Amino acid sequence: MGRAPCCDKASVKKGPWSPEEDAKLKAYIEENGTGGNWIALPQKAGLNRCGKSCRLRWLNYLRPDIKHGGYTEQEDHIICSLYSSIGSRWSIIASKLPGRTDNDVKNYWNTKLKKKAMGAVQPPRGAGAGARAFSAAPATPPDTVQSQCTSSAQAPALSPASSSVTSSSGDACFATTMYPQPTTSPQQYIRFDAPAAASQTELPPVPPTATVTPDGCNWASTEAGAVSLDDVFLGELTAGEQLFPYADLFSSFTGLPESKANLELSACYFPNMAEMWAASDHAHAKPQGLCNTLT
DNA sequence: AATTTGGACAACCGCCGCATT
DNA sequence: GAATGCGGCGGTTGTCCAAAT
Repeated sequence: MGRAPCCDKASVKKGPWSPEEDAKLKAYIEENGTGGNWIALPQKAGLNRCGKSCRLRWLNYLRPDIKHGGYTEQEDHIICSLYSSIGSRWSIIASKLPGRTDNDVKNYWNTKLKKKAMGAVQPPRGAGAGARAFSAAPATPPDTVQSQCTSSAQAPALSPASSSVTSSSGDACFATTMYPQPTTSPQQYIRFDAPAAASQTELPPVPPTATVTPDGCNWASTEAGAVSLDDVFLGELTAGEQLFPYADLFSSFTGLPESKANLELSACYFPNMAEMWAASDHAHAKPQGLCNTLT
């Protein structure tokens, strides 16, 4: 059947944008907006470009308040943490980093952070908030990690896979390196580590009082004192805020209302969503936020 | 000085989900 | 319910440039 292409690829210009094209596009959008129709926009703006190309150029480069480069340790930490939890959902990850685009975050991960994460198996550098997380005493030596990953289904170790699920299986291995997990159920939990816990080389086991929601998320009771607020690095993520800023994101994963996520997320071991989904009980109940390409 | 190599970033491609017809 | 159109997303490729040889 197929679909008609969005534009005549033979006649539209491709490749790098010239300053003149940038100026045209920027001027047009600033004056008229996108009009909700990117396909028609190039013609209106006097550009010989594909609508998709215009959209990408605007979103990734010309849009106001875009930040390029200069990632902070905190941003590194957020990216790594979210990647370990939700995989390569760059748009979601970027949405949590003001001024960053999905393409930028993706490039940054592929060119820098991934290697940094790999290097985290052997601590790459000295003190610092991010360094603490990366060097937080991984319980698993590199060769062991490799064997874990290769033994997990067919997912290659740390390499991007073709789907969120298989990718997340690899991510789980990544996460076991980046964020050592409670020993009682090594396949199910992604632990958000704490900078304050840098001196805590041993992780607390999942406390006996932990509860499991119908969603499969395990909640450790702070009232029981089993896991303190210091056991997670949310303090760093929130940069001093009282509430966890990603409650909306994680409430969508867990099914919990945002208010509950805000209150309780600080003591939550995030479940590996892909593992959960892969389990037969969840095979037909896709968690929100996971794509349904199951390969 | 010339060539090779690798990193960083921009841009493209193809697929998917959703809304509309 | 099927077909179509569009926006959005993630993976991949292309290009430029600096460092290394």
